[in-house]
Amino acid sequence: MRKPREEMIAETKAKLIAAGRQAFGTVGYADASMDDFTAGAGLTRGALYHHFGDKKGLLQAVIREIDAEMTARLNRISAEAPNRWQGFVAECVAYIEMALEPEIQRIMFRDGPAVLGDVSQWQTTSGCIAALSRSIEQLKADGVMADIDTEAAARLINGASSHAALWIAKSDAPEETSRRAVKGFRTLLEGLCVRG
Amino acid sequence: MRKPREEMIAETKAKLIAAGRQAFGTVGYADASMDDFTAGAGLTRGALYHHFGDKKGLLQAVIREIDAEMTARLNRISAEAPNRWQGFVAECVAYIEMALEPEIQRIMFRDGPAVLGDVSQWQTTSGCIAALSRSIEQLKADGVMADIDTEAAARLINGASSHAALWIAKSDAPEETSRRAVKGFRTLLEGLCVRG
DNA sequence: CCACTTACATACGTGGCGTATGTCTATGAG
DNA sequence: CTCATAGACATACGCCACGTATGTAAGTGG
Repeated sequence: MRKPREEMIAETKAKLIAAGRQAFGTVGYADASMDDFTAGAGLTRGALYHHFGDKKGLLQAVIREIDAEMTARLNRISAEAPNRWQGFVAECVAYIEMALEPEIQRIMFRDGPAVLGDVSQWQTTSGCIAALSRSIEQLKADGVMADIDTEAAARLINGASSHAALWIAKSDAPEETSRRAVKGFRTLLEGLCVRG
Repeated sequence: MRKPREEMIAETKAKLIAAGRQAFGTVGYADASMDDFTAGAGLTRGALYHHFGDKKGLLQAVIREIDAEMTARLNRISAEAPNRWQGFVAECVAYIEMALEPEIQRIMFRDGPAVLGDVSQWQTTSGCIAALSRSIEQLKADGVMADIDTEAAARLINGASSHAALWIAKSDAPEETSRRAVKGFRTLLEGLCVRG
């Protein structure tokens, strides 16, 4: 064992992030007791304060991890589409669908912004917005999308998506609501498409 | 004095709502100490628990009050416009601008959803969504707006607006960002407008 | 006029957070 | 090889806030 030290540390951090992610994603940030979930990881609050400073620090780390995962998924989806426009639409729809997952919903769209302020503002932390922006930029270059401020479009679409997901998630009939939301969303996007 | 009793009660409730609104709107829900802000209203937590059940109950009451005010403002704005379409756009832009006010931002778009879940889901509590829906319904009837699910459209637009406001509020140059956001937003809405 | 309810205040227990402090293990210099 | 130091983590403590249980005074209905 050459460097068991750093490995142990990384492992500890990973365990804390995993434990926090689990707790935040289920009972929510406010009701997640640091004593409880650190104990679940075989540690104590001491480790958490040492590595992340405070409870918010751990939340940041959790969010960074989830954001990276989401970004990777979105990039993959848009890359697999037959053309840019369809890739873009697929990406947006996927974003709605990801926001349906309880963990993402709770951590990224509810507790995250509430506790840390707008998460998408941390420097360029939000990979998702960046991914959307890249797609929009390309579509404009291709002449497929109407002339619109790139970042503004990305954020508006992002906002519409996350709210749609909230609506669906809280709905009595999520299946039905999901269809309505996605259909409406496609209509909205098509309004941005240059017509022939 | 015929009925000083009910008046006193209403007054007490109003004082608590006002105090809570002030505290929630400035330091935020989590950091607002019930002991502190009830004392500021010349009362104690006892009164709060009696009338509102718990801290969340007071937040609900505060939100209901703010929502009613916002709805009234939106209705007024759309009524004053020269035609339905312009009224609708004005309403949406006004929504963004309202979301810029720190109190509304904090209570309606951050703490509210985080603490209570999606506020717009409480039965038909959200007057704002209802107002938007009515406008959209009329525009569709007039043949001015594309065929789109009314509620879906209302919620997508609502989401886009509130995120845009967040973006603006947290921006380094709010003026500039506001212009970009509103311009992009108009473009988005025009995509829903039936072209001649 | 009296029993009862209602509107609040006071008192108390619990639990969570943050910090200060302790301990043990790994590393690096001599 | 060993000893001093730093870093990783645990333990211990105090504070504050919430919720509840209980008390009290004032109003109301019979």
